[in-house]
Amino acid sequence: MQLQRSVPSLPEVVYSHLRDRILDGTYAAGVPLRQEEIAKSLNVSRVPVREALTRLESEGLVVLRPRRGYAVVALSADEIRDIADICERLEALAAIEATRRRTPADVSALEAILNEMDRLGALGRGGDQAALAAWVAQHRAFHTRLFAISGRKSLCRLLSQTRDQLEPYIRIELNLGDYLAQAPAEHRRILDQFRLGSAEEVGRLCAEHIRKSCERLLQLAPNHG
Amino acid sequence: MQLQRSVPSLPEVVYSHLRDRILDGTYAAGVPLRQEEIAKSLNVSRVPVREALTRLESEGLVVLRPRRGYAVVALSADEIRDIADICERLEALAAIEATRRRTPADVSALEAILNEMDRLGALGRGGDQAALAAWVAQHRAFHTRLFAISGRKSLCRLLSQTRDQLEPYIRIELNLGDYLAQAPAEHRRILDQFRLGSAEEVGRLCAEHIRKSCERLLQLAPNHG
DNA sequence: GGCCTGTAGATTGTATACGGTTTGGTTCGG
DNA sequence: CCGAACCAAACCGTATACAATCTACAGGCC
Repeated sequence: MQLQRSVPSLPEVVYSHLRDRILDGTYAAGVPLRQEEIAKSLNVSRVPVREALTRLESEGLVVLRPRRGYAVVALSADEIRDIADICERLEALAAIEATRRRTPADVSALEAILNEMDRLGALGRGGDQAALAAWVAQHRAFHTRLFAISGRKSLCRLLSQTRDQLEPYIRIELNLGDYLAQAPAEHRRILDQFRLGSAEEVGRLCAEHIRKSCERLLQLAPNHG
Repeated sequence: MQLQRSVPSLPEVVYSHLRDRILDGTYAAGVPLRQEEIAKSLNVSRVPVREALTRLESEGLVVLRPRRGYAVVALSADEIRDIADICERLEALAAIEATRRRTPADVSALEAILNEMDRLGALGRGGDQAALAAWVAQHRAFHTRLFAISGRKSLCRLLSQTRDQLEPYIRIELNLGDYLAQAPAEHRRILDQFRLGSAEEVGRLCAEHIRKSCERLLQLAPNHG
């Protein structure tokens, strides 16, 4: 009907769109996702929408109540702790592997991302919302890039899914708290040890990075569920 | 058209059917899964079949090549190692948590499962295929029950998915190797420490259980991918 | 006045239909 | 005899249509 390029398939387009909207908080926790409404807004039928929602459900970003439709998942504090703990272990594992396999190019790439984040962070503190969005994208890129170096596909995939579940809540912390003030130092410490090749220490710092973030979040908004 | 009970929805039925067939080896690695064929065999249309396949794909049990359809995933030796390693960490985590929260009823339930497995294992060694299938079911039940005690929903869900990815290969080990001779002693050791409440030790034994199984498998069939 | 019931609207679940791409075989040319 | 191009069948991706269920509101009964 409209897109002739099947390169990004329709379900893929819808999936990415919905995922991004959930991760950036446009679709907040608990919001119902009506199939026809989404279909119309993207000029597709409900079929690819349903496929996208099915994927999102099995990745834990939405929930389905039979005959009542999909809604954005709302995690309780306990569930956030649960997922953050998993994320800690998996990211530590990936970070250790990544440090052992790193190349000088990897170090440079990560450093470039951190520098860009510093620049965007300064703008973001000045109230530039676009810069804040870009900062978040770079933040994701830093962690994604780091554990991608491990070369472990299944681990990366699982880790991405797990991080995605926490992303909307990190966004809350970014808006309400001082994540922008705390995170850069933690990232720099990670990169320093990564450059030195202290695999175990990188793993420990990554886990700590997530744990601290989770604790700060739950202190800011203890009763989200 | 046929089922009036919507309690298990059609996609759910198809999903369970396909998952079971993949886990028990009926649909071997690499086998193409044709939508219409599956739909006809279950007396449903292709729509719920597609939804089931979408779920299976995001759980890593099947792969989709665009315009060429779905096929059962075929893991390389490296991927099996990767996933088994993840499984080790997650199961150790769940096992530790479970041991701390255990009740006497949990101990009894797990022991009953092991006793049943011993009985079925003896029959299975005699060539009873049905008993072997039942043994596998009890094996899954033992591990599922164990980490369910942890009470961590997200962890259990992730762990189930991860174990499922390995299940077809464990089945191979069961058929070709001496899993039936090795596993019971490992399970008993786990249960003994679980009863005593040695959380860390239970975690260590669970990880070791998976690692050994993975090593035996890769020695039996080093080039599966 | 509050609660239950019945009906209308909306939304999901499923089936069917159609268009496009891939695949395998056959035929033509070298 | 072998290889490449073409044609037909099969299959996937998407849209549309229909059936079943749920929600909400209105009306009547206790």
